[in-house]
Amino acid sequence: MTTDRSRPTSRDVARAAGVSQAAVSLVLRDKWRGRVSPGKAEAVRAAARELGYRPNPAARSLRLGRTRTALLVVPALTNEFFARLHAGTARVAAEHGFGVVLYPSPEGIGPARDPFDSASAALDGVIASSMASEAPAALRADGDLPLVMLDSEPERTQAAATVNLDIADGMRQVVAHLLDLGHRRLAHIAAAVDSWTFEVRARTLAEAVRAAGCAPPLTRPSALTVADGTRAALEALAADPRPTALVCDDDLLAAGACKAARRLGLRVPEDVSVTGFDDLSLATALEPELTTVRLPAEEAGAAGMRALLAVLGVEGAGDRGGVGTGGDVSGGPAEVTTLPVALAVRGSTAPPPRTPARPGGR
Amino acid sequence: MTTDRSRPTSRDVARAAGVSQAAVSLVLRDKWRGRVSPGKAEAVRAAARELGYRPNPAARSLRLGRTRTALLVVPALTNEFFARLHAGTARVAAEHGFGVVLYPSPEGIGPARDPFDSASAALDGVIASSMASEAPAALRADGDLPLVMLDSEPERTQAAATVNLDIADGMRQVVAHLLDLGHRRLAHIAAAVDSWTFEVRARTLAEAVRAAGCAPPLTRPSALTVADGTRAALEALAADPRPTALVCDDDLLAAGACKAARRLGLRVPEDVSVTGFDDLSLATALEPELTTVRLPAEEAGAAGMRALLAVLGVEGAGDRGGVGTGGDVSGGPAEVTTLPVALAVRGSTAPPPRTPARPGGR
DNA sequence: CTGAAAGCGCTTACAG
DNA sequence: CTGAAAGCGCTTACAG
Repeated sequence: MTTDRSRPTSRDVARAAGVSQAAVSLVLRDKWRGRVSPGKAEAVRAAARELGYRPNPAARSLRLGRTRTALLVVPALTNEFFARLHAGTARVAAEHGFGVVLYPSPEGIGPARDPFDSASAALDGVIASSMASEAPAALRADGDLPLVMLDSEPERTQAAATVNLDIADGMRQVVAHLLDLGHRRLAHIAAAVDSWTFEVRARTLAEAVRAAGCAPPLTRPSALTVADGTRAALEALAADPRPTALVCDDDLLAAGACKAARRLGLRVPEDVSVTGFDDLSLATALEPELTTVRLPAEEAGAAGMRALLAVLGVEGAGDRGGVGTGGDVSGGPAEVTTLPVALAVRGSTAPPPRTPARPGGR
Repeated sequence: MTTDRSRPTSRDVARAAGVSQAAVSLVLRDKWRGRVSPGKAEAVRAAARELGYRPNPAARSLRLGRTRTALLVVPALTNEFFARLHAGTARVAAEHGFGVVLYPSPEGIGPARDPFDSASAALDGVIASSMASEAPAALRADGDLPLVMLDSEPERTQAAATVNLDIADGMRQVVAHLLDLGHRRLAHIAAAVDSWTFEVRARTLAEAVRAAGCAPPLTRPSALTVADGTRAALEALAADPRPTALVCDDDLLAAGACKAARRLGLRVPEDVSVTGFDDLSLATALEPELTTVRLPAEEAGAAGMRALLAVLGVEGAGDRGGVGTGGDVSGGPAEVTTLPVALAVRGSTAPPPRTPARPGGR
């Protein structure tokens, strides 16, 4: 009855069910009501099941002009934050039959050089996270694909939607926590990365400290590695008077700050407090465990994919409270979703020492 | 001249260059020598460049029956080891115009339930890493796609190729290092994960210890988290006589072991040595830094993708020393590549204490 | 309610 | 060396 070759096609299913190829498509896409008799519909489903039929995605893409594939652009996947982001994105995508292709952008983003490097051209949309300030412009080179930005400047909006984490609130919680403990001399171990998310951290820290009437924080930029965080923290701790708390842009930097403190014979948190950002698994692997801001990375990825699906008009996506607004994005400013964050208070923060020891110099 | 609609097609390029559509394809696929005159070839290239032509991948896939997409199946991408593996895979894939789709398999692997959940059906091959012993069988459900296994039992071979890390050698190096330092009572904090890679670690540790004439290692299984590693290590350190070294299957577990030791008032490495496996960034974020086995995850991913490309007969792939063996895999046992690993000796190991303190009990 | 046809954009035999 | 045609498998108007 069936030729035993490779994958069955809709033609094979049609033959097995005794219907036309068109009927197979209508039934399996659930568009058959009033167009195919219930009996034939059931026959199609049975035949499809028995043959193990799965539609050829290439053929469908060609016909529909859509690929059910989204591109996720992140700075680096080896960072656990982005791995979590991806997990959320991929989960929601899978729920809607979408695939996610990753583009870890080491530095610049541009169109493919060779015209045949086009595996990535088969896209319905792009989700980009934590990009450098001017990166979105480059992303537009990829045609007129719908773009959703994550953790990025909301104004700079070629994006159809933006999903942000409440970074500013997180930083304010860090500062409030440290001020509550009695700290007055904060230093900032700042990620030396040109992106909106780190700009916000720096600006918010400075504002919050100023609002409290304290001296501006000593700032030391650092690459996003433990080793460079250690170096930057060593410099910060060499200042006179020495800061009593190191506010770090990231848990990796906080780990480096802890190493720096111990290298100078200072105890964390008794002699110096350290805070992180992200709440990676690293935060609770360290000792003492890090006081840090938990960022809901997976939720952000999921929300970003939902926003993209809504822009694409994919059914069942973007339902917020039952108000069917799928695809309603033409005109008007792009919508911005901001996810709340929470401070996780752990062992790396404590009141400042009563009589701070003076550093060796001068 | 050109209609200003969406993307240009090969037809548009043909019109602009004054040639047939077929000539465009031949030129851009570099199969034109002796079939198209050099002048026309150049005209095609110029027109393609000017129009920004990029071939439609869906059309190409439909025609060729191949998609230039590989599936990477890993247990969890939030583990840095697999993130690195992915980076290597994606890099090599991109060099050959391939895309990589990720399948983080929380548990089981099976065919899509719904026939229209078929985004993942557009695949040329599968790379699966560190699977449970019986998982490959399930993978075959996906049709007759070429399969490359990473970090997996080489015998169980439905796989066209296997790329392994020399896990056994790594474990032997750990044991030799600890024996050299004078340790005789080792405990094993073992990952409670049913996979070949952890079986090998357990077996090799037991063998190496026996070969040295020591008592069999006390073994405590643990989930692959810092918290559970702490619990397991607390149990191991409660034994009498107490082990002087904790051999951990993973850096996360080693971090947990360090926390357990300190919770008991024991210093690492003075009172107890701890070793890890993987050399994640966590290994040098901790203090003391972990002695651990560096696994070349990115290289493994890259080698796996190269092996898959060779099986697929993709030109330029799989060149090993210039012997063009691409695609030469029919018959014979699947080939196994084993990548060397290296012990990174750092601060978490030292000679055992002279007079080991007895634990409280009894 | 059902069937036959067109066409998405590409690549590859096949005639000239 | 060049051109016209077939066909990959699907979905969607369009006639009956």
